[in-house]
Amino acid sequence: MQNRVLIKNLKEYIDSEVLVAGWINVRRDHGKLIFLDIRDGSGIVQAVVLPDKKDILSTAEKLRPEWVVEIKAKVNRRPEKMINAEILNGDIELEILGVEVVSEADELPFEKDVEVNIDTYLDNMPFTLRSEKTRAIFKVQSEIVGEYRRTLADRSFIEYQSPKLVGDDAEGGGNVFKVDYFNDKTAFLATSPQLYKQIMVGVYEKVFTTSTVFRAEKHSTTRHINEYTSLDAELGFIKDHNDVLIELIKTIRSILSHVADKCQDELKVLNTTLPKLPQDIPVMKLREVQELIKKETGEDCTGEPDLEPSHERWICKYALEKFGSDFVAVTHYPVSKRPFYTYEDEDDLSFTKSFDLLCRGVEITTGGQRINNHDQLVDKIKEKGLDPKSFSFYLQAFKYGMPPHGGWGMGLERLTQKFLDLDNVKKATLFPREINRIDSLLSK
RNA sequence: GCGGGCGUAGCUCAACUGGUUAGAGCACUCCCCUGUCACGGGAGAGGUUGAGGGUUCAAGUCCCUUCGCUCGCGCCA
Repeated sequence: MQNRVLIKNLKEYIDSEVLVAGWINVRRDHGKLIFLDIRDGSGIVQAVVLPDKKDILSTAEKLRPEWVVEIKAKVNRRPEKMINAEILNGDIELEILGVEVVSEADELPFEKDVEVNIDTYLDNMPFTLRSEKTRAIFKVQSEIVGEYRRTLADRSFIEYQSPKLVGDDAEGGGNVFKVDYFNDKTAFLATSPQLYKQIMVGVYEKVFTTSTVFRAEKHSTTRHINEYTSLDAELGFIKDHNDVLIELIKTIRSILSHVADKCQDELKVLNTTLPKLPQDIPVMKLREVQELIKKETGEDCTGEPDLEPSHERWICKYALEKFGSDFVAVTHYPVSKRPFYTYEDEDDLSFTKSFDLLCRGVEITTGGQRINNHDQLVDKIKEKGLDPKSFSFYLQAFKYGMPPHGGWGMGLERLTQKFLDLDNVKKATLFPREINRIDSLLSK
């Protein structure tokens, strides 16, 4: 479009004529005076059709929300009395000199910015994604991913692309989607970039990937989806899992300050504040957390191999009150609860050098040190009841020399959900795949 | 998979212990409106109360079946 001016730049064109294109956000029809809020990818501005423009008025009164229009207009500073300090571009206004309808829109299923139930929201996503709040959420998500890349690249991590089609149900979880492959073979959708990430440590030492992963679990909660984005990283030459945790916190701190800086408008729209990340976050062993829960609440979960969701919520609340931290790391989960590649702590046998990072009541990251010795790894595979032969491709990396290493996997959607304090991870997922939904409803 | 909750207009909800013709706000249609910014005012249209069966003089309301959604749990990020 020739000489189109983006709405966010309109203030540079005061007193001159411009061409603006976008969607009708709202029409306020006063009879001989019509106001139109025009939205484009960059922002919103009020436009007005004055009473003397009879031809334009007859077009403008037909306009409805979400119609796409192209407008010729003069950019005016608003008179003092009509300045609206509450909104973007509240001090300027477009005086419309011509309107062309580019695309009409059907009657809306409901108003764009009203709160609706989550199933209505999800079933109408091409429309609901246009709402102010949803646009804010995914703008923030875009900044999270961007900063994740930037900060790791700045620290000499190399980004790689992990395959999504894999040849074996690698970790033996049974929660994988099967796919027909060539020559009557079965392939699987990757549940994690883990094994490839470790292979890549042998190549570049420090690597990361933002990888789509798939989990065929029939869960139905506010924190699970069947396809999500895993922000993974893996680094070599570490001392233990604490080095991984330090690198992770550094990464999260960098993302938080970036979002705080770049997304002030979005945070305001969402009426939320980012989680608190103090200089030192509480780090506790699983057994210590369980003892604490017993001491403070009387509930005895000290023998359990894992924390239940209610315990995770409890320890997060405790960490916030006691340490002013929305983050808490829980380390040393038992060997039985962790995958075969997890490093066992020599000083605390049957517990692992691994951690979960919890944020605002939910686990957002799992990480730790990995086994780097080939023979030890083969033994662990066997101990888990898996067949080392089906890992022969992966094991090559260890045959040819691997440094001590570790890393993490962090759910992008959960991270977004917790940063913005959203009640459901599906609201932080553009097109959530879950038991009942894969764009069109699976059910009739 | 198990357990709880819900299903009433396009959307969000109301309808006391079963009781006239199932209501409201928004959206929609028409009319009025020169300063609104979720504009305002007036009128109108819109329903097999998810579906099927049962109890009752009478069912949106109670019971059964079924479908759908949602929340919690298991599993996990």
